[in-house]
Amino acid sequence: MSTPIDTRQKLMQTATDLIWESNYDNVGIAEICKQAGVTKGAFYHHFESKADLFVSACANDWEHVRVSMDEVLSPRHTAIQQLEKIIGLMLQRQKSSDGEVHICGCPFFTAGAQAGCEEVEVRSAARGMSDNGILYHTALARNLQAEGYLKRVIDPAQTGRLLFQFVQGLLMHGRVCQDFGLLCQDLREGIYRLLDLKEEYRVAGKTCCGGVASCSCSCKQTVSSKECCAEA
Amino acid sequence: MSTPIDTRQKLMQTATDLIWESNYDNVGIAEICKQAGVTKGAFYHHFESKADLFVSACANDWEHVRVSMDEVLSPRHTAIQQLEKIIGLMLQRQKSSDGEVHICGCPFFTAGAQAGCEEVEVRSAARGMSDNGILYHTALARNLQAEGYLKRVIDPAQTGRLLFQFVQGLLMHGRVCQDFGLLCQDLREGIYRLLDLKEEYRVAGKTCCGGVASCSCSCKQTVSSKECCAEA
DNA sequence: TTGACGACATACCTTTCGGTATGTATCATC
DNA sequence: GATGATACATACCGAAAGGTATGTCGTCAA
Repeated sequence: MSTPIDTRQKLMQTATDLIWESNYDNVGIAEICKQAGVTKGAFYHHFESKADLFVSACANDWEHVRVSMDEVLSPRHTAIQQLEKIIGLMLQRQKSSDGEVHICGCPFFTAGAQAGCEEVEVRSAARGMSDNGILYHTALARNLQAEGYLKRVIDPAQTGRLLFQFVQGLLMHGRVCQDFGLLCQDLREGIYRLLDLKEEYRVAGKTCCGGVASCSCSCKQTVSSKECCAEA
Repeated sequence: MSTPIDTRQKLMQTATDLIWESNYDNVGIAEICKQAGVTKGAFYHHFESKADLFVSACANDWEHVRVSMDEVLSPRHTAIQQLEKIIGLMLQRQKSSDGEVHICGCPFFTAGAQAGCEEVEVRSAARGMSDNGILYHTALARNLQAEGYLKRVIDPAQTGRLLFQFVQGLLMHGRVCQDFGLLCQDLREGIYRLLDLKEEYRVAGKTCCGGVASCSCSCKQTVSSKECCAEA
């Protein structure tokens, strides 16, 4: 038997999954309920509207991401390790639950950018998500600079924005193209250039896929998984 | 009295405007017709479906953009002039018809990235638009490289993708934030870094807004309009 | 003069949407 | 055992969606 909190969680997770695959406007409450195995009554018991579900799902999803990000940005790791781990996280996120690669981008940021002006809550939730992302990218840039990995002095806040914006654009383009190999290449190269990372810290074999198991790009042939994930 | 071609054009333009402000799913045929001042009968006389209108509007819009882009990338201009002119075009596009700054990104690319998988035509149209964009960015990168404006050797095709992806992400983020000053700054800085443009060719005063008249950023105080638009 | 045709206009269709009203089963508390 | 709250389930609603069926009106060749 499932508890109320299970039902709520299930609805948020299902909404995230479905919106991830499609988009906010295109995913109906009826379908979310069906996929989650609950009824509309249950839905409106836990959420007061579709927008409310979205906002809650945002917060819920960010909580998961935040935990990973905090782990990755831990002072236990060098800044360059942090960078490689974040790249790994980004790529890993583009897998569906069955492990298959399916590039969908960030469902919340995408929804915010797409939502009509009238949907204030949705847009502000997406804005919050993007602020979160920028915050962590800024920290990464600052760390890289402090530890001397960058060629020249940068503004961490601006660089954080640039990284975030690039990654979002990359993921959206990846969503349209569904070419994971290209995504891997471009993600690394773009980030390296935006950071102006010193040559010697670039991961050899630019086709590295960040250690995603089901990746079909050429990285497994050219880079060892050790190098690939920069665990060393 | 309006001709059939006027009606068709009016519908495409209205659809572009409305989708630009909102999104594909959120804009209904009824509203498009209402805004365009035609009836549903007229609509379905000219287009066989909503998706068909979208595809047509894409092609129509790209025709306009293409003309500007061809002019900008003309061999009459040096590569660095081409770069500055393209930046100007990008920023200018984020104005509504009344001249007010309103950051909406690219309506077609956005729609493609957001559309549910079932909308094949819409997605492929958006993919076509992104291919168009990448093609022109690639040409720009190649020109800049050939004329010696870049610090190091790059792959023009990849750089074209990186530029396009960054710009799209930037515009989406701009859409969420609606901060035109920040958009101007980040656009220039991101492009410069992705290209690895030689220092001396960067436009002084990084807050330049690309010559957009109603821009409220600080560029008018720090950069003359001559420098700003790099007409010289 | 007529009849075909292009270019619409009007009315209407079905489906689906987000949301609500109300009923019910379970459980802790008094 | 009565009561009230929680956690749903079922049935339904009005609005709006995309799309269609059919009527009208002007034009123009035959």
